[in-house]
Amino acid sequence: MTERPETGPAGDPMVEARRLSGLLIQVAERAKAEFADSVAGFDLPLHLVRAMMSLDQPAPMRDLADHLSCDRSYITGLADQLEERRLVSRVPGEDRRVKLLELTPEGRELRGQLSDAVAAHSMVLQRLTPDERRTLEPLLRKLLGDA
Amino acid sequence: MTERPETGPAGDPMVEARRLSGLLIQVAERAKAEFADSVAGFDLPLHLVRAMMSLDQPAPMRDLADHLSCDRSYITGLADQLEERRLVSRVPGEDRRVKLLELTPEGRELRGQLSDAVAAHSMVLQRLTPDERRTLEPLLRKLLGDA
DNA sequence: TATTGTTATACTCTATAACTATA
DNA sequence: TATAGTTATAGAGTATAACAATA
Repeated sequence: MTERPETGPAGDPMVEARRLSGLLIQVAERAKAEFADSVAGFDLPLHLVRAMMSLDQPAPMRDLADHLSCDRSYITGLADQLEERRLVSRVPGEDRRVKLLELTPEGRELRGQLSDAVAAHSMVLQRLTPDERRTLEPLLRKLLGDA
Repeated sequence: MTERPETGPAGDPMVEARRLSGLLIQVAERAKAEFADSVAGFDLPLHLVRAMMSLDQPAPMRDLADHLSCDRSYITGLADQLEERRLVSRVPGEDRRVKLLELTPEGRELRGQLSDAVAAHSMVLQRLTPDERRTLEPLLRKLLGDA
């Protein structure tokens, strides 16, 4: 067996890769479940919550479809439900085919509450020390591609 | 709303919590999408893949329902489809009400291929250096509650 | 009486296709 | 001709409820 200086105590790189990617999937599942739990107390279905969270800035419905990886037709339904609840409004874009979705003041207020609830329940906050959190953040950013 | 100068890395803890938990959700979504892409080439629907990945050891159908957060009745359907494909078999448990789901040899083979595909496409492998991966692993474990 | 797995059924979420209006 | 949003409809995924066998 040849010496493999890269692998160190963690062993075979393929084994490490399977282990780490498996861990990441588990964390992802946990994060998703935790997110659902965190917002369960609000009277808002999960798919509407996700739409709200995507609306940082007013955005064309098409962009929302891209961001949520769903069809444009589905966004129409989401927008209808959010408008009924007075959480967003459709505003015309410069291109007159386009409608932007914009959070109303109530929408922004609720979005803040949702963010706080998610943050408060997050395993990141509950299980990691401040030092560990500072270590984790740049790694997460790098995973997302922010060089 | 008042002007809020950039708080810097030390920043307000609540702001940090929202930022980090938001990042984690983004990573989770990315991981989920990446997982789907990685196994898209296999002729196996995603829900069957997830079931396969849960079957490390033979397990009661009930346990699988718990692990996948779905109803027992749904597991019956999954098991039927996996059995049709000769990937799992139902084996009787000690408690004669219980049936265990166990991967067949073909199932174990396929499960290995799925793991490898997921690992190979993982952003963990593609975007992080070996050092960063070694830093990340214990953090992920701690997030999952492994002391 | 409570629990496991099954069956039949119903519901929820999301996509597809066709349509209008702009570009 | 191509694109944004809408509408109506269809399909996939999953749950609910009732049931049989076992504990």
